[in-house]
Amino acid sequence: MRDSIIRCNFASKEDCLSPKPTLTNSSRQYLYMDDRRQMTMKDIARELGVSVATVSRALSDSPSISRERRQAIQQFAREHNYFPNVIAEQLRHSRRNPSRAIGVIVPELVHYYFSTILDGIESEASARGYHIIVAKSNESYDREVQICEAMLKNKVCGIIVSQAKNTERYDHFLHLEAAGVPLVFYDRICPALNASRVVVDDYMGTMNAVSHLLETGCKRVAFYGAPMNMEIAKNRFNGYRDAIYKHGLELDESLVRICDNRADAERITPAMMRMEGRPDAFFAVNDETAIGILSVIKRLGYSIPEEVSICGFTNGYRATVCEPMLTSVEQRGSQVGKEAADILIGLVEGTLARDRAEKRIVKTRLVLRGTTRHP
Amino acid sequence: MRDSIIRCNFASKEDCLSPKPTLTNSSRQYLYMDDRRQMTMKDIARELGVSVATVSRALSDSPSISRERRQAIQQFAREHNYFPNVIAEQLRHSRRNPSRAIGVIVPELVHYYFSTILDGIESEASARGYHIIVAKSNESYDREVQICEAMLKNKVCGIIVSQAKNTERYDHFLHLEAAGVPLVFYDRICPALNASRVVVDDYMGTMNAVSHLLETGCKRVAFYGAPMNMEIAKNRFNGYRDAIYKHGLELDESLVRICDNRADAERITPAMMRMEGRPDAFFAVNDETAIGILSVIKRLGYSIPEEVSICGFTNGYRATVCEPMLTSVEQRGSQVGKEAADILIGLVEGTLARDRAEKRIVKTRLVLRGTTRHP
DNA sequence: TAAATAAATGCAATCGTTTGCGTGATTCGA
DNA sequence: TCGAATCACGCAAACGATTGCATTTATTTA
Repeated sequence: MRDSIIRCNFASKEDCLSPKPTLTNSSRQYLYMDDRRQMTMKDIARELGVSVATVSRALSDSPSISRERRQAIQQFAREHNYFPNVIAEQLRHSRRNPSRAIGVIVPELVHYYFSTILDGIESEASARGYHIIVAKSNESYDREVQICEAMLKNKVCGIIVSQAKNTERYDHFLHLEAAGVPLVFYDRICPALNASRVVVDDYMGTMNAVSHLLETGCKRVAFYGAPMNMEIAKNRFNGYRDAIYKHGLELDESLVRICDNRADAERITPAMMRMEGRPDAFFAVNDETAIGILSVIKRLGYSIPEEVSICGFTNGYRATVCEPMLTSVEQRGSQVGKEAADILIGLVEGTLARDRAEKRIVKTRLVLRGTTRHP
Repeated sequence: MRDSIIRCNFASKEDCLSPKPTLTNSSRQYLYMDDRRQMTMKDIARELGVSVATVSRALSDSPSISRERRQAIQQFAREHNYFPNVIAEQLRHSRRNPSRAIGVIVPELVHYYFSTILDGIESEASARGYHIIVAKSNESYDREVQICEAMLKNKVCGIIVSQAKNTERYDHFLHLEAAGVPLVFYDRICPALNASRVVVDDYMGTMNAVSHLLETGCKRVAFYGAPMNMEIAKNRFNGYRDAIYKHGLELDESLVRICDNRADAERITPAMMRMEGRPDAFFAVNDETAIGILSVIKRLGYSIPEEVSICGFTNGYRATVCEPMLTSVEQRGSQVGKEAADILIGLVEGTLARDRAEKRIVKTRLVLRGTTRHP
């Protein structure tokens, strides 16, 4: 890290010569005290010759304080830019009131789908007066456990989490619930726990997408899916299967492959296209894989979408970059995030019962672009 | 929001039939109390017939507590899964010790570069025992001010921020510094404030990239830049200009355009290519713009990189999706994030002087791919 | 054996708020 | 003019931890 950066501490000369930013009147008032310490109720009380209790009540508009005093105190507070110490408030209320910090655990941060979910969570949370503490598990079980502990210590009011891939023990989650911290899962849910969750409608999303392919004239739709131990993989496959059946066709296993990344797609697609009865359409479990297919198909000289249609799943940045742009199933991560935050806040504020798992399914949306034919 | 989701609260039947997750021995211990309240020192003290002070000292391994008592107390605490209440700890120490929460303000969340920066900040922060509170300003000044206030209230120990585009007043930042909350800027720095900051080396990044184009045989390199009121725009242009000069060429203004998005790129590039003395290379201020150029060039039938080279800036997802893949200047957002966190923590912990702005420049890296020729 | 020293623990104040209860002053009705 | 009701406020105890100082007890020293 050290040698990859350039340090430049412009010392005195430039710094002193360049005009220092000046405080405007409205900001000068912030510098009232010994430069560090915040003003407290005690300060106000001392200054105004009343008790701290009176200050507290006056600031909370209690009717048991006389109008004049109340106004005097409020004005003094305003003028001296007093604001309450949340830490102390929280301590006082810890028995009754939860904090307003929501813990968010995300497997990765540099990831389109998770970014959109995080965005949704942040929007909903901040709109309702909460803030979010974000930690990434790096897909590590150990880190996930650590994070849960740290968040418990830091007194989050609840946690929104997508499990790490290799998480198979759930004590840390049970621990949290036992401590009264509600949990909401998104994306990768914990199958062993009957916890609240929000997921996208993988089944219908795939079903609709494949139906669209079939209804625009494709006869042999290939399916590139993820390994079947993941819930989403099963749901997407079922959607594919049922779309086939719904259109009166037979499931042809030679068209189904386990393949969820670009490299594999580029490797296996040429063989698929050499097959007798080659596919005339591909449905891929994510955009990355779809892009892999796309690049092979183009290289092989087929025209898209006339000879071969392709549909992805995610609708991330990638989908709009390739040529032609990719038709894809939009996962609406922002909506997923909003729903998750909505559930969590409901749980925290008591409008949702904690002993009942709230499960929501966000509908997907098929975004049609250049890799599929239009009806 | 309501009608875009499906709610399914599987009521009694399924839930009751499906096996409830059972608590293992190691987790049952968490359920020791009235199901909500955390164990406190007072509880331990009562249970063991000692004073709270003794418990506190025993748990902090004070030598003034006898060995047996210390061990007994520590064991009891361990067995009953006691852990300290950070809120109370913080309140007690508020005069001396800062919290371990770092506020991070980001203009957008669904954004490749910011994601990588956030990732870097998270990594560095968590490695050093801090957690991050994330808020997005949505490029709004008002929201930015709100967030600053909220973070001050929530007692973050410092803030890492990239300004909103339309932020032109800085009182909220001065306010923070006056309250003793150190600030570190990244990406979009505040020019009026002599604050700590970390930025990427736009100048050298561009200079190197353009030099590479020139050294692989290009003679007429076009430059698509952002409007010159932004600092980074200027730096990148200067890098371009100096690369040209360094190679003994003249700056040709007909090759320089203000253009920083795909739509504009697709609109103006055809005209560029019809010019007498058309460009044989393009340098674009970001990948998106470069992709726009790429798609036009391909449509016009030029071969890439033989007839036209293209280089972008960002090296995001996009760069690896297009055909051929895009040569681009990697901004190393993760490194930027790490440096920012490193500075902030230094400021908080006192290893860096607060009255001296720490400025770091992260070097870029040119990632060569298919849109440029190789030496 | 008494006094000095050392070791182990408790008391109580503190951090900044909130809040139940008590109390002195004012007002009211009779 | 007196008792009751009302009002406006203060006292003090929480919340859960830390810590200087006092206190108790055990041990050593003269």
